[in-house]
Amino acid sequence: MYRTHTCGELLITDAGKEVTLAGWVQTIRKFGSITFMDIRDRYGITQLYFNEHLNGRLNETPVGREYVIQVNGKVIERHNKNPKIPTGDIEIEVNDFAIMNIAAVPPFTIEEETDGGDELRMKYRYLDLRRPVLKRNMELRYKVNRSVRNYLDDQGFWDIETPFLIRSTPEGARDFIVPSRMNPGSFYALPQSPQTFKQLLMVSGYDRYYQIVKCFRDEDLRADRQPEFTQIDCEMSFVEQEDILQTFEGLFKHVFKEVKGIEITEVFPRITWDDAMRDYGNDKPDIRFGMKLHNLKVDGQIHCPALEGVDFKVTNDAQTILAICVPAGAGYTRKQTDELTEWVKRPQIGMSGLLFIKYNTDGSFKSSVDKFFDESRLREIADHCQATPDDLILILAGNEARTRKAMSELRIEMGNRLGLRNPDDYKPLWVVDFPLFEADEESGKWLARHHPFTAPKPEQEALMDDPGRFGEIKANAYDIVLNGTEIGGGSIRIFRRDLQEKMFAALGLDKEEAQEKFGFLLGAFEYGAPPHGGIAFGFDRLCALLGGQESIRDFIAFPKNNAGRDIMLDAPAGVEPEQLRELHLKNIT
RNA sequence: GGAUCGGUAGUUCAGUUGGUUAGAAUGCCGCCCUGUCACGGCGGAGGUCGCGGGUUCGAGUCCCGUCCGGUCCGCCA
Repeated sequence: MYRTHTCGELLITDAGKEVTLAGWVQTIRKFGSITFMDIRDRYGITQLYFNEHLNGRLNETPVGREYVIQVNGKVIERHNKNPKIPTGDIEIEVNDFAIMNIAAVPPFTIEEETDGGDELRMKYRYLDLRRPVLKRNMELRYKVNRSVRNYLDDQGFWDIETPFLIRSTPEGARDFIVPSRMNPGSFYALPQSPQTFKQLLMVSGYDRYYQIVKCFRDEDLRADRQPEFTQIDCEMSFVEQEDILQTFEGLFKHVFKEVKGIEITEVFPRITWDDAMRDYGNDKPDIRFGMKLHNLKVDGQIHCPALEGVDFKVTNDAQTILAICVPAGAGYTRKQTDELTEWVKRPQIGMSGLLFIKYNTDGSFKSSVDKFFDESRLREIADHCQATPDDLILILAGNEARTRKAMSELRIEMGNRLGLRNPDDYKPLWVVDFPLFEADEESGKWLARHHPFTAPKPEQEALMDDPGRFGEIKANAYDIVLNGTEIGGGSIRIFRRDLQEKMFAALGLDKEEAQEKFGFLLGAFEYGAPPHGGIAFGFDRLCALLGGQESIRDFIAFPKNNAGRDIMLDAPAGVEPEQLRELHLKNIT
């Protein structure tokens, strides 16, 4: 028997027991004739005590960090207790020990705060995963997974696997493609999501399906985007949007309670996409704090009369002018406002400047536009923005899309600076009524905002015949947003062949093409497809958020870097010419 | 496709205006230490300054190119 106990379970109540432990050596502290050693496994750390008799053997048989050792001895109460660890009241007085494997000196410290950089940690990921931080993240991920499964199982959902080798589709993200050896010149694609399969399962009558499943997208990465990632993918039949929102609001509440011990009793707020864009400039608003956007001018329409009749090029020429009120910001110095101005001028934000109005506590105003706006106009703007004394009003002007996005970014930035984005504060909400289409600026074509299987609002179905009004059509599509991050989204699907064909046509897919690419789905729709809808959640993102972190990488055991490389495997890599030949691919030089 | 920051000891970093033998901390090795838990003390080893080219009497430092890594924009059902 390798061990009788783990390194995390022995307590003062076990004192006197003879035990055998096995694990990795964390630290060694020598004191002449006695030695302390900490031994670690997945469960915790236990201190070993080598008395003067065994110390000699320790000198003959050197033990180093990360050696795998086995010890047996007696659990004793410590002279000096360590309140920082659960096993800190006891130690093992070692009778005998054996080295089960030696270890090279690790390239970075295996501790809570490592001295290793990201690249090194990725290269030696198996060592990084020994660190308590990563271990907690993996445990959290497992707990979320289990909690999701428990809830969905209780709700009657079946976990059904869908294939990974499928066919490439023109819509959406770039596919990863896989050459077929047995079908020369043909390729599989890896699924971006099991979307069409879960809809086919609805046609099959499996009216509650879920899967915690890998999805693949060959697009550029970010801290919160990996080329392969995990979704909680769900679909239900005979449901309306309301049924889905309630079912999955329940899922969230369940997970929060089981995993975080947080009981959310209130109904999640719902906001329409139009309102989200208006008030936050963004379809994934962080509602942990206010600072909503105020429209001074939108698409050339002046909303705040104080702007009228002022000879100021910036405000006169701008298509859109937006403002936010920063609470207690009136004390900002020139240096601070200059710094914010530089911030919005960075290429990522791309504004040409920032206007500000300080609403002083004595009721007076001081602004960067005093030359153009007298006190009464400044007051009118402040009133329009519902500012109160001691506020700093920040104003951006420019074209509609860019200004709204920039103001949204500035709002988040100010939220960060004011410490209003507490990671322990969870504020989920639903964003509903997304537009069905969005215009592609380059080609002028209409694209599906969500995906091409999303149904228009039933009362707007008739507009599908009028391309001129596509922009007005809203969908029964919804996102769940948590603290400024989109963690899930879905829709009620089209389930009639005629409407699906109309949709493909709207997206510029002619009949033959639609039949070729999606014939299986259109065919299925002829055999009694039920009304259905579903949702998918970004599992990695959800775990990161519950772990209070922005980056999903440390919630994935073996992630890829920002160029899509696995640094540990050094993948992707070249293959033998013979392999390419078998796949009917020309050698790539 | 673009922007930006970084690459110096095993590791994390400092390195002034271009100037003698490139430093610190930590880790590692050795010696000492009977109650540590960030143990402590003394000593030691450890460097192709990412790579290539250029400017210069002289380059870690300046210039050009390139590779690698981080972050962001575009992109992303």
